[in-house]
Amino acid sequence: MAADATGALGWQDVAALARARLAARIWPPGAIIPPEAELAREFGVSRSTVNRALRALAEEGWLDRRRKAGTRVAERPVHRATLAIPLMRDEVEAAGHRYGYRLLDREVTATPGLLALQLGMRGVPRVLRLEALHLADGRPWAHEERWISPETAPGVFEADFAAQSANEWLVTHVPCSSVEVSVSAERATGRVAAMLECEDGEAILVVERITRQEGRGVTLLRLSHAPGHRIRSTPG
Amino acid sequence: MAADATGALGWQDVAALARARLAARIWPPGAIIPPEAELAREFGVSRSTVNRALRALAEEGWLDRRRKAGTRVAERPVHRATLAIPLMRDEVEAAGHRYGYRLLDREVTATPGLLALQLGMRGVPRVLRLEALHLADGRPWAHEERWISPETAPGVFEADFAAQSANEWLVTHVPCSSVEVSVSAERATGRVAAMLECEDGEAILVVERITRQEGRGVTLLRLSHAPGHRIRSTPG
DNA sequence: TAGTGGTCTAGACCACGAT
DNA sequence: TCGTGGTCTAGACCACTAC
Repeated sequence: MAADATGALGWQDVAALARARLAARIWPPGAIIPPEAELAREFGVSRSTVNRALRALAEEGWLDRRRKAGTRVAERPVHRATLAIPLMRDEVEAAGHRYGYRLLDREVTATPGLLALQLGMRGVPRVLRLEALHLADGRPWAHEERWISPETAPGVFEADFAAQSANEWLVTHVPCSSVEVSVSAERATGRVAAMLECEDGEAILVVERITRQEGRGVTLLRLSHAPGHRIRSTPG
Repeated sequence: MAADATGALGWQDVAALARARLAARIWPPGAIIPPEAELAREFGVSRSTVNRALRALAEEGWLDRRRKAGTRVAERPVHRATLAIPLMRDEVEAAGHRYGYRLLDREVTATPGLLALQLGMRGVPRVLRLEALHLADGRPWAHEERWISPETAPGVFEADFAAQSANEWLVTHVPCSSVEVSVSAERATGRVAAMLECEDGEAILVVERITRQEGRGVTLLRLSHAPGHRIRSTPG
């Protein structure tokens, strides 16, 4: 990495040089930049090194690369932010609180149609539905409603979710691959408001997550956070 | 890519094989997996190919790699979701609506202390403050309050934000590097509720974004979305 | 000190896709 | 058709760090 003692450039250096040209509009939006081979000659590195650097910039959204068409500067770099999805316990403890967990309800139920659709489940007649409360220093932190498919999470009907949250059980028992997140603001009502010990009508942050394993749905989660909760993107 | 006609494996194939071993707990959490050279021999590929595959898995959070220590399977793969941050216009049009924009207020003001802190600005006495409304089919979509630093966005005092939203002006005039996002739920009140044409007390989704260029703050944005708005992670 | 991952190179073949 | 990026290889050197 970095220029080593010999003065040769590494891929990070090449990426930095390219970034500078983008920032200075030497390579303006929409323009085609020189091919890898040419840049390799110019920078005095091998094509692989240029490739690695430009690939990194492309992953960040700055460049649009296509065979034969060449590398084009993105018209509008679509920025991205990444959300970390930690265990509830880690989140609470990272905020400086003592974590607590309470199972409110557990039932094996016929698979709701909408759920089957969202999780892409076919021929899974019954699912496990859980309702639980996450606590921080004994005070409500988030209310959780969750459905788990026994197909992708075998043994879920036998697990003891009074002792361990579904989140933690799943992490240690089911290898998941992708997560889909949806965030909205809603007004607290009825049971959820009561469990969160907040007034009816409070604005609360609701997070829905669908977790999949190789495209097959594992669990759908609906988290209603206590008022004032904030989700932050990770600086990375 | 993929196994070609010769039956040789590509890095994606190696990554898939590794993923399978992780899923099957052949490489259980916490375990050290064989070194690159050994896997290269086993799979019949070069070490570079194994490196590329394992590097990809490490970036996804499945593996923890350290020189000399070797490659360890992450105890709890911290999942991540990525949020795309499109132009408001693109977001509205992608939802199938006609985009509209209205500048509500514009003023050059003394830099608020908290803002200077958040944007990491030093010695920037005045900033531009904008208030605007984004419309979808003529109806309120989101209310925007924004501060822009003239230091990182030169010429911002002269730009015509009645004709073009700050978002679009910035994209074409200031190359930005990183975005920090914070999401919360609040109750609509006063001016914002009026502009969004919703009842006082409605739950609305509030997004705050700080955009930086090489670590120096460019703009802070506070977006109050109309009730019912939803933020979704990108499937990637 | 020695083992491991990080990276670079030079060369090669191939897939895609603009023309 | 044929230029461009995508990828693989074999070998090499180096940085880091557990021992």
